[in-house]
Amino acid sequence: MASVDAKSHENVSKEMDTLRTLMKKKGLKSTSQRDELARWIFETHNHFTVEDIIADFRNKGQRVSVATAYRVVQMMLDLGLLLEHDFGRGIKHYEHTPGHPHHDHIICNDCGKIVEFAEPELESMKEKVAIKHGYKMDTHTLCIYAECTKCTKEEKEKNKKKFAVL
Amino acid sequence: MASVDAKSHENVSKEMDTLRTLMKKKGLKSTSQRDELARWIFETHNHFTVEDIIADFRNKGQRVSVATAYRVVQMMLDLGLLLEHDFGRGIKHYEHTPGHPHHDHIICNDCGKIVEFAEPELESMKEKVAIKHGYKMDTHTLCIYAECTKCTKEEKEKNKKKFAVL
DNA sequence: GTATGTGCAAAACGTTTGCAAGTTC
DNA sequence: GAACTTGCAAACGTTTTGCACATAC
Repeated sequence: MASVDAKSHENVSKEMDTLRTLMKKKGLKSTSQRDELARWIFETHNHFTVEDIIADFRNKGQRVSVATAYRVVQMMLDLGLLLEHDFGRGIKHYEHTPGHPHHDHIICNDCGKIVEFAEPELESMKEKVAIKHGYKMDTHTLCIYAECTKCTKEEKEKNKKKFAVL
Repeated sequence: MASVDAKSHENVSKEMDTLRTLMKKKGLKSTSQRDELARWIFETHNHFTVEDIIADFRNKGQRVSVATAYRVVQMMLDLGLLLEHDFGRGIKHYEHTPGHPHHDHIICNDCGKIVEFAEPELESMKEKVAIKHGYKMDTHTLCIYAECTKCTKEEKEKNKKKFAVL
């Protein structure tokens, strides 16, 4: 579910610095667990769940505490380095923000695959709509549920119930 | 959280008929529990949670089984009479579809209030974007998280953690 | 040395399910 | 009376929390 992009390793240390600066500013302590988890998150350029983190660490033979993983994710959320998505299946998905400008998502109703897209025209229209209704837009999330062309019949059948979500 | 709009009682029986027709078509049996729950849902013109249903019935001194409430909601979802939303707090929100054309939502980051709006221009742009990316749009949900002007400072503080959601 | 973070296991949360009893068609 | 629905309580999967111990500053 989550993978590491080798080309971007150079950026990770920059992002780690940002994190440490923010943490210091808030009086949060730097620990090896936080470092390792944050590095994993910055190295991961797809959406991931907390379970993905745990699984990946376990696969590599490293131990992680579930509680700590959740706590680090919450901390980074608070520091604005992470975005939280609820794609409608009761599981929270995350993605790190540094180096990832705003985008929206198309989710396949059958296989659950998530595709990102950025559409500047849509963005400005959203802004306009918020203002029109008397709000100052903070964040926003547009999820388009659709059918992806690569879904097999079996996948469609299997997931029919599970994904009956708007 | 949910209220009954007296003016629309006339429509409720029409919608109950639709439901019964659909149920018959699928071989689903009509029971008093299903009737009462469905009527509540059709009478409720805001977003509601299953907990809202239970609470409202209990307040009126009527008993509902949690399991049955969940099952009726699932049934109506399957019949296409209900829409499910995940506004990002791990609780599912529903709204009935008859008489409610597609719309999007602005959610206050502080008090959690949900406002609906319909924007035809946005709709058609979403459709275009999906096609452009090779998808046939099924459903879609745009949530704009913003700050509502009526939020008090205390509410903001109280909910700061809880609603740190994209 | 004090404040903060960790890890475990237990609790909490909303939701689903197995099963025996009851109801509908 | 066969098939379906109900209600309970137990199970579920994800997330949070209380607490004793360990660590950072």
